[in-house]
Order: sequence, then C-alpha cells, then structure tokens
Amino acid sequence: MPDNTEKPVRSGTDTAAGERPRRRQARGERRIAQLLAAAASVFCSAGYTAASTNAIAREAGVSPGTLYQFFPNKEAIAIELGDRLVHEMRETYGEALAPVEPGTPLEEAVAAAVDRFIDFNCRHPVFFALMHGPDIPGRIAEEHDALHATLLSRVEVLLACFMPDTPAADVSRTAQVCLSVYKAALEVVLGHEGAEREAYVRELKDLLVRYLTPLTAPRAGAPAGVPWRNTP
Amino acid sequence: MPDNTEKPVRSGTDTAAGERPRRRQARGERRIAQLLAAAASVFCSAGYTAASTNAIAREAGVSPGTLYQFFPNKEAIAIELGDRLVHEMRETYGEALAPVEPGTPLEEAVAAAVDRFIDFNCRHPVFFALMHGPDIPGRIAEEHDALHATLLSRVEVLLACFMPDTPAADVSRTAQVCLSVYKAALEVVLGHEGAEREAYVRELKDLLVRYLTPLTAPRAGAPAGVPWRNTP
DNA sequence: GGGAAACGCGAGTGACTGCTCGTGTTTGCC
DNA sequence: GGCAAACACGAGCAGTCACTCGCGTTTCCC
Repeated sequence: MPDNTEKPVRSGTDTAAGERPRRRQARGERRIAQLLAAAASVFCSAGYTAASTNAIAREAGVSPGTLYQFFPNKEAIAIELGDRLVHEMRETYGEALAPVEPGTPLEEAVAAAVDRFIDFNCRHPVFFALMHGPDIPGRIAEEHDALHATLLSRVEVLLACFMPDTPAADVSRTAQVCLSVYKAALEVVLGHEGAEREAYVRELKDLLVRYLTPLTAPRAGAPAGVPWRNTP
Repeated sequence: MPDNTEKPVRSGTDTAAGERPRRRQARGERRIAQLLAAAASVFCSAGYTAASTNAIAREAGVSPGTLYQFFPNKEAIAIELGDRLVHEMRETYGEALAPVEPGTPLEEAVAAAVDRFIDFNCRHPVFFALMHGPDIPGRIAEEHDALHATLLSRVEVLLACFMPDTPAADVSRTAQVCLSVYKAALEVVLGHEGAEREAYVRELKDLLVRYLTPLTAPRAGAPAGVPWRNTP
C-alpha cells in the first residue's frame, strides 16, 4: 500500500492559499472535467474500489501520468467528484427541504422533496454509487456522513412543522426512518425506467405520507382519507 | 487474474457424485467450520473484496495452503458461507412468510415476519454484508437474487391474503417495496443496539402496517386506528 | 523570441493479491 | 506395523493495483 502521508499538492479548482497555487491553464481545467466525467462513468459501472485509476485515465483518453498531474491520488478524484455533486445538489435542490409555511399539506411537502431528489439522482447516478457504496474509503464516508447529517437535520426541522408536540428524539428517529426509506426506494427507482419507475416513485410518496400522517394527527380517531391539518 | 477454469474439487459437506468424493476426515470438517467462521468475521469487518484469503487463513490460524485444501478459490468460501446461512434461514424461519389463515390481523403477520428476520440478521451479521454488499462477485449475486426472488414471491402470496382484489402486478410492486423497506430498516437496526434498536424495529412495523393497511381496505372512509378485517 | 511553468506521456516500481507446489505430518483402514 | 490418502505448511509465482519519474511538448507572459 502506498504511503498516505499528506501531500501539499491540491487538486481541483480551488486555488486556496495552501502551498503552491499551481496556476491551472484552460487546458488543465478541461482535462480535469474530462477526468471527472470518466471517473463518474467508471465509478458508476464498477464501484469505487474496483475502478482502477488506469481505467479512468484510459476512459478519459489520457495516460496515467496525466491523471496524477491533477489528482494526488485515487481518493482525491472521488472526493472532488463528490464535492462537485454535493455542491450542485445544495445549490439546485437546497430549498427542497426548507421548512414549509404553516398550512402546507404534508402530501405536498413530501411530493416536492421526493421529486427533486429523485430527479437529481436519476441525472447523476454516480452520486448513489459514491455515497451509498460500501467500499468507499474514509474521506468520502466522512463527506457522506456530513451530507447525511445535514439532510437529517433538514428533515427534522421540516417534520417539526408537522408534528410540533413530539419530543425531539422521536422526530429525529422519524427523520432517520424517512431518509433510510428514501434511500431504499431510490435504489429500486434507479433500477427501473419509464412507467415502472414513476409507479415506484408514486409508491414511495404514498409510503411516506401514510407513515407520517398518523404522527401529525394527535387524535387517533380522526377520519382517514381526508386532508388533515395540524396547525392549531 | 488466475484462470477460472472449472475445478472438479468440491468443497463443503456435500459429497455429491461429482468427480472425486474426497472423503473428509473429522479434522477436515472442523477446519472447514473454523475457516468459515474466520471468513465470516473478516467478510463482516472488511467486505468481500477487501477480505484477503491470507487474512482469512491467518484469522483461522492456518496457512494459506491449508485454506486452499478445502476451498478451490475465494469465491467458493463466500458461496459455501452463503449457502449455509440461507439453508439455516430457510429451515429456521421458512414459515415466517407462510400464508396466514384468513382473519389473522395484518399487524400480527407483519410483526411475526419482521421479528424473525431481524433476529436472524442480528445473529448473523455476515449475512447482510454478503447479500447486500455491492462488491460481491457473480455467483453470490446469483444466490442473492435467487433468495430475493423466493422472498418476493413469498411476500406476494402473503400479501395476496390481505389484498385479494388487487392485480398481481400491483401486489408484486407492493411486495418489492416491502422488501426494500425492510432492507433499509435492517441497516439502521443493525447500526443501533438495545432500546434504540427496538425502537427502530417498532418503527419498521408501524411503517409497514401503515403502508399496507389502506391497500387492504377497499373503502377509503373506514375508521383509522382500529383493528381492521378484510375477509368478507 | 525566449524562458519558465503547465501539460503530457508510458514504462516502471513496490506492495499486495489470489493461488500453487513441493515437502513433511497425521489419520484411518488392513 | 504399514500404506495410502487427507491434512498442513509457507515460500513463492503471476498478476494487478496505485502511483512515480524522467523526458518531451505546449502554453503563457514578458
């Protein structure tokens, strides 16, 4: 195993004041994008550990040496890729889990969140492979954990709008269940296409709504199949 | 990569009339059990691909050569392990998904199935690592697919007891959702212990019951929070 | 134009892998 | 006891992997 001593060389676009600003040329930025796209393809079809850096370089049409001109090691490729994906997700869908104004139906909030995240994952299948792959190394796992924690707290806040009288621990557990269920459904959804895919998305929404509805209605004898309201 | 030509040597306990019956001594059987236990431990903590045969042999306290006296290759170790686990599961919990007699509450059926499978997976954490690991090779994936298909059809039959008027395609999709949700919850459950674990199990049961209840009750206006009955 | 730095190459390096093989020991059966 | 087969060993083989290095090419800036 190669040594894991810290390397001063920073890859990617951030010209942070590390040690060597390493002015990138336009050609270099193009190569980086190329390599990242190739890595996404290879990671997606083979998983992180099974993807060899030589294969990524070959997919990008460059030599292994060129790859290492831009990334200090294999992990850095996945990290940069994950960073960019998380950044795009935060930017494009950040508001999907924002607390809703009082009175918004639960169905609406669930549908909006599910639709946006499903859409993102369908357009970036690497994301699922990178974040939920079991063979990812430490740094990416950290990144995944951080993202998971962020999403979790977002979902908690969102849920708190609908179940204001529930203890925080229970809300947290409910949020965790929602995220896990979403992840499971995502795997199934990504495994189907067209009408079947949409049917599973529909099923996921129903599942979440049915799971959450009783938690938002303090009275057990409330009528079912009717729009609910939880704001006093 | 070493050649994958078929090897006549059969490992494990089955003295099937293949090519060489290879009479095992008691010592050999003990070694096999030892090696399988070591493999379970290593697979569990490192995953299949990251687990090296040398590490398995070391964990078992034998030399690499001894390991290959009983298993033709690394894959065979995982296959034998998976076979034994599946066999034990089928034997011990096979009836967990048997069709219930009419009138059995859905809650009861769900709770029984969930409890048994959760229990099994808690006692054999390797099972989850082997079956749901993303880096498993072809043969084990086949085994997993076969088991998944078996469970799926069992769940379909079970669900058909509760939703007799639903098209088969919808029942199948519902069963698929149930299994995926179970798998997702299993991951969470295995990640916690004690009271928290039980709370998540409780949550999983509630989730499944709430998801399935509306499907079993054709009338949308039926009262909620009350035991239901779907048999005419 | 000229020089420095970024870019690009690809054979090569060392570590590790799954697996083999020659040799020696233990076991079961007569 | 004796013998064949099963068992056990561990150095070593072939292969792959992540990664390096020396050298040639292109680009930018003056």
